[in-house]
Amino acid sequence: MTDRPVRVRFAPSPTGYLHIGGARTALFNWLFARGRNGRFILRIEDTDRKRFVPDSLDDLMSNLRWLGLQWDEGPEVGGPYGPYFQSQRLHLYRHWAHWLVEQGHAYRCYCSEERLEAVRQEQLARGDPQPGYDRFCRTLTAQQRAQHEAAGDPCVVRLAVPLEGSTTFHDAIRGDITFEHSQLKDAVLLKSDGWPTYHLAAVVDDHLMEISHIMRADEWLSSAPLGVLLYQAFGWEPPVFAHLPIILSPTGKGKMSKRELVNPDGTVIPVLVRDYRARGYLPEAMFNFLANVGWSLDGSTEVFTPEQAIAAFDIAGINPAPAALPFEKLVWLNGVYIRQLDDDELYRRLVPFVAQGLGMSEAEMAARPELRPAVPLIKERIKTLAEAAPLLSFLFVDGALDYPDPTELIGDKMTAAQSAQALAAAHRALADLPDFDQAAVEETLRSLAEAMGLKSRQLFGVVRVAVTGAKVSPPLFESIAILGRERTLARLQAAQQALAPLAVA
RNA sequence: GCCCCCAUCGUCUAGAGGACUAGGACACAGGCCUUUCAAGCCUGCGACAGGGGUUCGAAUCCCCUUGGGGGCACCA
Repeated sequence: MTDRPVRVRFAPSPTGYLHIGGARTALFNWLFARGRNGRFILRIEDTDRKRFVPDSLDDLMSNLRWLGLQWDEGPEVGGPYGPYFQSQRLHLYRHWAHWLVEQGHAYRCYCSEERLEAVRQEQLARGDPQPGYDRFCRTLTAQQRAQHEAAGDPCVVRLAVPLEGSTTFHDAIRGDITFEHSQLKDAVLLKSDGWPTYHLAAVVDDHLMEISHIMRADEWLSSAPLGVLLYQAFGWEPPVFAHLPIILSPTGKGKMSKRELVNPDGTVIPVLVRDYRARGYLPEAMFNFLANVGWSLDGSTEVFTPEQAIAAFDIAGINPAPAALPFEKLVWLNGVYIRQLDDDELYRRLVPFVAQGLGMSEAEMAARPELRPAVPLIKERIKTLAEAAPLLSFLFVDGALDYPDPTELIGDKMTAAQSAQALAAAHRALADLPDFDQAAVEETLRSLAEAMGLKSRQLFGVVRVAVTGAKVSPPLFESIAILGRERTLARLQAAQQALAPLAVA
């Protein structure tokens, strides 16, 4: 069974946007396929018509591609095993469900929702340790069945789980796992509307699509024996199973929710890939990060390329223990990847984020001269693309600035009057500089500090707040050079005026 | 409640009986560099859940306990 060509699938249902856990599952499947000369298949399990979310399919595909996880077969690319939407394969499930009934491996169940509910309530009240369908219809007589059929009663098809014995299957990550049949339920295979449930659809498709390895989330482990029983009933060779550890909430306590998580300190940890994307995480960082949850390249290399991951990936190397999402590590990694980008590339990626952050259109931003030269200034100061806008907003304000808190303009161990004098002196010194570039500005301000008997940090601090409006900013001289003489002088002057009332007192 | 899975620093992990005074990374703390903040470099803090076995020897194997997680739908 292991010498089959490698064909793996990611099979999401279009009931929600791509979750970070789903992305990790897709990533592992992709890595395995790429490393084994295999095929990575995207199959859409759209058999739940009630929970269908219309734009989720686009989100799934868009974000999978964003992460670089292009599929070899599936929606929009086709393939020899299609269709890849379960909603277009209904006839197959019906055929095989009926086949199972004929073979005696499944049976028709005419129980109403009401009876099922009543049974459930009764079991609950009794404290039944194993609540579930009581197999009422499994023992219907031929006559009773005929009556139901004649009456046109709606029915579902249920798997007739063997009453005794047990099923053991091998999990490539966890080893042999055994379930007693007495613990299993006669699961519904075909719903009364004629649509299949996951159990049937997945097995039929995995077999027909010649899937060699099933790598899916841990939550499927409990129902895996049902799948194995189905393979046996069909007489089909089951694929290799590998149940991936689930991802826990970043606190390490409890599972990862389906909605974003807000920490006590106010930090928001997204769970949807689209949110990470929107918040300025790089796909290459995301890829690297996800590959490191539940698996590691070699135990010590934290930053690696997809090629390295492909070469080293191995199912047996997956850690079976559930893992908390190490969100802080992603933030760090994203910074690493941002610093690795060359300036032109970072600029390209920054444009939409800075534009959005400052309320401009991308076209407007692209037309501004300030952003490109500022890129090397902020490169090692941002951890996400979204952090650039607040850092650079001072470059996109015309003319002077407002100083809501003028005391910020007072330098370290200086009075307001001294600070105002320093600003005036800086203004004079910079006003008639022949070349207003970084080197000239720095040279000028350094000598000015010396001439005024100020420590460079004192003078630069005052000028920094005056020019950028903040105590923390990108490097001063480069920032001033990008700002230009006119705006710099205007701000130096405005800052003096803001300081004036304080200087008097 | 029942079934199944899991268990190394706060977190992500390396470790598949001796190479472990348990390695790497993030975070945190301190230092260096320095025009702020970063980045970078150095140092530090910090774990084999507990108890029984097996063995000359256990983080590694077995059992129990505890803890965490998943499942028990005409959802996937």
